[in-house]
Amino acid sequence: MDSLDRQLIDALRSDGRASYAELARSVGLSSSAVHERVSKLESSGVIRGYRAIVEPSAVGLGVTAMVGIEPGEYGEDAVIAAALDAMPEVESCYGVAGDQAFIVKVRVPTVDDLHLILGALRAIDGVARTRTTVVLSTRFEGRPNRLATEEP
Amino acid sequence: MDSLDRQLIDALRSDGRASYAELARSVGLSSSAVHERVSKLESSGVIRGYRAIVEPSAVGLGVTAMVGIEPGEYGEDAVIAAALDAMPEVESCYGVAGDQAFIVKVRVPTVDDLHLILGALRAIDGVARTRTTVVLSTRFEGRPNRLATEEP
DNA sequence: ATTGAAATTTGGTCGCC
DNA sequence: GGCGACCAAATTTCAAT
Repeated sequence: MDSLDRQLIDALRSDGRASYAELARSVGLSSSAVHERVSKLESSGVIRGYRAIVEPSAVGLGVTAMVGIEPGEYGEDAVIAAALDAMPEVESCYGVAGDQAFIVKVRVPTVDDLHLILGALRAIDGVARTRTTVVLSTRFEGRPNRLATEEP
Repeated sequence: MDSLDRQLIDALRSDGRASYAELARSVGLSSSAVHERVSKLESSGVIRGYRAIVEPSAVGLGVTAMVGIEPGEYGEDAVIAAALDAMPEVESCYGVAGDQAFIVKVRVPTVDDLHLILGALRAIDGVARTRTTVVLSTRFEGRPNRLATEEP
């Protein structure tokens, strides 16, 4: 994992569909060398995949909320995590320190759906309380941190 | 925006580097038809881009935290947001309802760096308090919700 | 590891349905 | 809108270094 790898990772984080030829031009290697390096980054698990970034409101997911999940005295985290995993409205799930076991991000079409989902979250076996924060605006999300230096 | 568009979006959310030929096979259209549809989804802003998903710990970002940003009585959200935007450690930033103006996700190499970043966040003009939740495990993150039905 | 060249597949455009 | 065909460009493999 050298500077070239970091440059390739940066480039693919900002444009996941960049061609090997483009990448090759930007780092100054041949396209086959780039291909080999990217393949290694993929198979070693550094690059876990590629995703299209979709505007949530354009696909009918206009309501976002952060929900803290507080387990009861005998709630088992693994059981709760499995239930969260089974809910497609839960887009992200983090196990956290503190009296909440998880923080999840949910996306739903409407506030009515949010209401329903919060009920479903509270109904998970082992969950004592939920603490919901409604997202009013997503300023930015999962943006590519620059890992390596770049010339303009 | 019909069922075919939703299928294409789903496919590109789970594999952002899928070729038009692959997409064409999976939805049962010609590759040129797929090309046209995807181009329209891109130019209309439904698909906002493509990103490589990188394992954070593999690029030296092993510590993640969620931080609530509580502004003071005269803190202006726009000013705070601009300061958050300028910090590369802040990967996501949500404006939220409640007494916290923002919830941000930060990623840093070490807990020492987290300590520094929390100081920097508190030092932002207009910020009164921060409330930090350390992420112990990322169960899943930004996973592709199935928007359309799929056959196995 | 990187190269350069070869074989295959894809991207992107066009006229036609 | 979608299709089939086209050609330029890209992916992918591989022997050589």
